[in-house]
Amino acid sequence: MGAETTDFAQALRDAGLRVTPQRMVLLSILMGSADHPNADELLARARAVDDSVALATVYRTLSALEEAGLIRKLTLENEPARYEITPAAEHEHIVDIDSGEVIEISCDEINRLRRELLDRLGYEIVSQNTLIRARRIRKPGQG
Amino acid sequence: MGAETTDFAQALRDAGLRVTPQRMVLLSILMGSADHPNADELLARARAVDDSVALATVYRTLSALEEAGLIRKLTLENEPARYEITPAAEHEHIVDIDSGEVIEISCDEINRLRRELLDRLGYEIVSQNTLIRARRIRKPGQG
DNA sequence: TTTCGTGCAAAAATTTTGCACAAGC
DNA sequence: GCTTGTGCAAAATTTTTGCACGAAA
Repeated sequence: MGAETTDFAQALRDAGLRVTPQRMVLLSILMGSADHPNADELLARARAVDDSVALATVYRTLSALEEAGLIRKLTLENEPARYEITPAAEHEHIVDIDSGEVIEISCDEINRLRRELLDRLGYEIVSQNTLIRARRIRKPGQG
Repeated sequence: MGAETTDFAQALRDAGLRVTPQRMVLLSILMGSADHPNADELLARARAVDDSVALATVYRTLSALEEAGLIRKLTLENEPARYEITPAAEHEHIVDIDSGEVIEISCDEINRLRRELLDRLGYEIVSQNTLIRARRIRKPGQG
């Protein structure tokens, strides 16, 4: 069995980035987070591990990781940007407008349709971000 | 023939908003714009008509129009928010990553799939914003 | 005439940057 | 040793807000 899932140093090297404690910490936090933390939250979580991390470093690291394709920036509405590990498959983000909770859904059919549509227009998709503002009307799978 | 398309005063009244020259100007600019202007651009275009309009008024008017459902805020990446008249049908925004140009496409099939998917999860869609970052690979409809 | 909108300037919030020092390779 | 990253503080950018005055209903 490989050690890929936790070899942050190797992931950084593979991305052509220098390995620093700050980058290791931030990358590990992002990989271990089920939610989509923003810069402030990442700073707090990083400082729980290494007290000296600065907010400027968080922003610079996020830019570097994003440019390397390791993470994705989520620009939601009326709130600071959030970040997630680059997903294996494109997916949609649903924001529950009452609770603020963000959940993800993946739909191959939508992804395929979108790719075909763009292709017909002469475009190749680089990345995609769908933000759905929705309201819970009942428990799933019922009614 | 009706005057609906240019009766900005009535549109404001219908939305429960007071009719002011500033709101009339901003609403008319948004209705007449093929692009998706941001607050700064709206200020410039509004001032070409009425020199006294302030940026604070632009922001406050945009909030009011958005809350009334007349316009939609587009939160793209790494740039100030843009605004558009609330579209009749949900659509996707494609940002050409080389030119920065924003174009729109509408796909009933995707809208339907998305609605069904959310419904199955117990959600009702309030609004939706898809941002596709894409690169032109050829002229449309060829290849 | 009462309520709400506007302009101005100041403030808030998020993100970026200059600089000196430290650390990676 | 050369190059790049980091912390700090200051700055830049976008958006919001307090206040006094003016306009809408």
